[in-house]
Amino acid sequence: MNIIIVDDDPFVSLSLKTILEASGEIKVLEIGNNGTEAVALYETRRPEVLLMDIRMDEMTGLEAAEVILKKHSDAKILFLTTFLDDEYIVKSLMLGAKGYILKQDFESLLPSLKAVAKGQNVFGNEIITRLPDFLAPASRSQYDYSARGITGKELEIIELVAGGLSNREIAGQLYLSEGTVRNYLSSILEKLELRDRTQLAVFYLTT
Amino acid sequence: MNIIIVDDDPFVSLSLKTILEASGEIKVLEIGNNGTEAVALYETRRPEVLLMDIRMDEMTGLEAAEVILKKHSDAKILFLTTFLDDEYIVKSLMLGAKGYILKQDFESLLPSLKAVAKGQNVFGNEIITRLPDFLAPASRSQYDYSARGITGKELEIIELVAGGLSNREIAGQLYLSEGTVRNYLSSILEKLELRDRTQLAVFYLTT
DNA sequence: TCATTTTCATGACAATTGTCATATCCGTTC
DNA sequence: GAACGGATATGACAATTGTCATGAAAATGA
Repeated sequence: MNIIIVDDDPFVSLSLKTILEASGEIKVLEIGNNGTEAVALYETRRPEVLLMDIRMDEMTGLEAAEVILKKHSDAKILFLTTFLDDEYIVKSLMLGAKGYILKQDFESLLPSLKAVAKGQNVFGNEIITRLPDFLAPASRSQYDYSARGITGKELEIIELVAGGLSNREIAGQLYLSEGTVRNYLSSILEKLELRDRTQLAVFYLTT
Repeated sequence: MNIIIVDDDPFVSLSLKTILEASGEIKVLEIGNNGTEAVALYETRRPEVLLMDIRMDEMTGLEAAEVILKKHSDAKILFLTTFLDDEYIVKSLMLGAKGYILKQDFESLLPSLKAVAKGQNVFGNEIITRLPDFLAPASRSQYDYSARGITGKELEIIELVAGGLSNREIAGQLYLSEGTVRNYLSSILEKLELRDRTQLAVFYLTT
């Protein structure tokens, strides 16, 4: 896996490079010293993951992330922090970063990088414990599907349809035949008085 | 690394066991079928990570996690979900679970497990991408369709698709032929890298 | 004005979708 | 054990959907 490390302390970036490359699974394409370099390096090398200090002189990691993500919304950026700073962390998440890890947490470095490369988000506990506060007001009022005679299996199918899966994919997911999925869907549409899967997805997502 | 898998579908748990053990890095100590078993198995075997379905008959994964975490606050529990359910996810985080991954996401399974074992929290983008809404409800940034080369007329069509209309209906609405609508749609799907109108509706409603 | 682009349209085609009738397997109930 | 209902499957069918190649006509711009 190819990555780029950006930190204003060369000692830190070199240590990280050494540790990570020792695993044999990581190739550090470049090392940068500040946000400006991060932007330039990302542009030219396109690493799978950008491992970057959140606080730097010149241009901070946050600013660099903003610039990069504006152009490449799929960029995978993992921040390095020396100590936790709510302000920074929250901002980084809002920007679309994939998470952060403590510099001194060598143990999690490699697994976290890999998880991020696979599309996951990785965080320490500090943020997680506060997440519920943020998320709480969001809990959508749940529509009562059972009131309309929708069974458990049917609800599963509804959710998968609302995830954009095809009948074949749903069948694979639930270990049913494609025909059976079609039958379920047919019954669902009738119960909810809808016409097709798209209306069903819209219904699920907006009620 | 020693783990326990709990899922009410034996086929799923066996598949996971096979996949994970094939890596040579994971040892599946036990397999459970419901929340009750999860509690008992965790107690006796003390796995490094408990990989558990979030929805099960008998006792749900959520309830089991609650029981386990009440006694062992350091337990590392990673939930398996078939599809995203805000309600469950939020609850799981509040309880102190280490995150969740989609069952079908085989790729991230191993890296995620390892990251969790090292003390990190792991989850998908679904939750993260919604954070800005909660943290800065004022500045709901609209997705920039024009950045993807979506034209005005195309956007109109997207909105109608997300309203659940058929191509014929959209054509009537915009005074175009049905074929033209199909062509527009085709181009939209390509630009947004989506497969069909349902995915488009979902995309429009959730981004 | 000529060239080019944009907009809209057609028809052909394959794939997917939704409906329906029918059948099997299983567990429950009487 | 027979009857019944639920879960799952199949095949046939029509409609809808998405893709593609191609072209007409309107708008734009040099």
